[in-house]
Amino acid sequence: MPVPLSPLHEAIHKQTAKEMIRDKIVSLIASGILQVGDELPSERELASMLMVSRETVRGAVQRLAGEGIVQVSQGARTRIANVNVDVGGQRIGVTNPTSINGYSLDAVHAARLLVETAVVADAAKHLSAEDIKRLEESILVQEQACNDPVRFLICDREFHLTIYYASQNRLLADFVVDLYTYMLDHRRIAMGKPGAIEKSLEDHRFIVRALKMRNPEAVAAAFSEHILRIHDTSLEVDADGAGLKPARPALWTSVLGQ
Amino acid sequence: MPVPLSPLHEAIHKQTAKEMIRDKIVSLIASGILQVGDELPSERELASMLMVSRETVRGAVQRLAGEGIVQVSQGARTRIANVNVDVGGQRIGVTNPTSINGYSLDAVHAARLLVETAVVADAAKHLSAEDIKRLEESILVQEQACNDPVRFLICDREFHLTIYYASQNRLLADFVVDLYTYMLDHRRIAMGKPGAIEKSLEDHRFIVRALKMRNPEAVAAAFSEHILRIHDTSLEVDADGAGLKPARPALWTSVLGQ
DNA sequence: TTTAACTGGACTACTTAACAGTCCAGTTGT
DNA sequence: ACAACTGGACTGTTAAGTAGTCCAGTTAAA
Repeated sequence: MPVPLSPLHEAIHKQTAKEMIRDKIVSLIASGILQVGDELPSERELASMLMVSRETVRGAVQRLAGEGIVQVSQGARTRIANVNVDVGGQRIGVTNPTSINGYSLDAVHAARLLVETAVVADAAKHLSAEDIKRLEESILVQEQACNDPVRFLICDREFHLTIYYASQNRLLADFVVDLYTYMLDHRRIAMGKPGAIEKSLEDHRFIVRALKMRNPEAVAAAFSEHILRIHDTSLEVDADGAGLKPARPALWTSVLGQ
Repeated sequence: MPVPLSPLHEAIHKQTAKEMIRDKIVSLIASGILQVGDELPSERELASMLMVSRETVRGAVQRLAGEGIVQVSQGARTRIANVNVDVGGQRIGVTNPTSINGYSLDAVHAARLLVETAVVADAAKHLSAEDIKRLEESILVQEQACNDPVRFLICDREFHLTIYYASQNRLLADFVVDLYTYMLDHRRIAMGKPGAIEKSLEDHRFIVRALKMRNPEAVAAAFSEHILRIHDTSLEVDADGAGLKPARPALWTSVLGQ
């Protein structure tokens, strides 16, 4: 996530086009945009989309297949690889459930709590009528996606991003979007929990209500609650998932003060 | 600064090693880490540092020389290129004084005001005794660098980073470091203003005093003042530098509420 | 002043990634 | 049955990067 100022003494890491394509696809899977069973475009199509030659795409896809990340339709010469999220019990994506890109889950949630509340408070002042309408429609779609975690997550994403980008501060909005995006993989797991979707949906309804009143404080408070709930849920998931982090740690309050 | 989630339909942009090296050096110059007159390491040294072949380094340096960004010691076969910040009147680095990486200066400063105060407040609780000692020593060095803007800026950088990294939240600390780093080029210009260095130094003394008391609120307040002063200074600079942004804009308050 | 250690310039031969094109065998949907 | 796809498997070509060598000039210490 950070964009470190590269000191001169650090090695250049060149990446071949093959590797970049492979990583791109992996990150799309990790973030939940590519779902299990999704079909990738054809080799030729991918090549033209990515502006590389077909051979290069081939190499990347073959490596992905070798890693078991995608599965090429057996025996056949038809459509390319299906995304395969857990081949051989190995999940793709964020491997360590207690850290994201090297940052602790606590740090990420603390950052969200600080920055996201500011961003959405600002967004509350600038949301257009169409934005609000779109959010209300999104709620309806979410209600219908209640029993499909991945479908719900896609709606969730659109819902959140609509709000973030209503803020006038593009820099902070982008930052929050990054934080949200990097959480997607965790969120997908958490969404499997019974009741998780319903609770999120309830939060969303509350948020929309606050947004309609154009009350920045209420919106910030609602988001704060939402984020805290998400944090608690992910702690539960981690707890029975990997046997780690049984309780909310002390660090949690340290960044946000008092 | 943002790390966008790359959708599959976007072109892969491969970069040759030459280009990466060139860009790396340019960004080091733009951020003020490489100063005018600095000598780059020898080609062979650079090659081993960057883990590339000497020919590759040659290509990058030659291109930089062609662009006039570095200057190879004339005629000679001795030490490599000197950094040259304003060849032919063209300054290197941030070309648009009112935006950084596409973000408005206001957005950057608003972000700093929000996040940096939180980070330093946290840092106040975790600063070690050695850290404080180092900060006090830094003040002494800064006093001696008062009439050398670039030297002062190097001290300034170390001073700020020492505080940031004392925070327990690595994610937010990294973010703040990024913001600070991207400001460096602007700061270097602002430091040329008479009195600018003295004012910064005064702020730093005040900050150290607050840190020694381990008073998070006081530290946050001191930084808030510091950042606001920097913002005002950069507005002045822009005003007579490029004839833009004569007054503090309305957006300024919109992100931080009320 | 001599000398040994560096410097950049220039060149070679080699490896590899990526490109562009072709042809083929098998699927798919009409 | 058919046309339009799919991936598989080749080919030859280009460009980037590597590794090595040799040279002429500079530098600083012996």
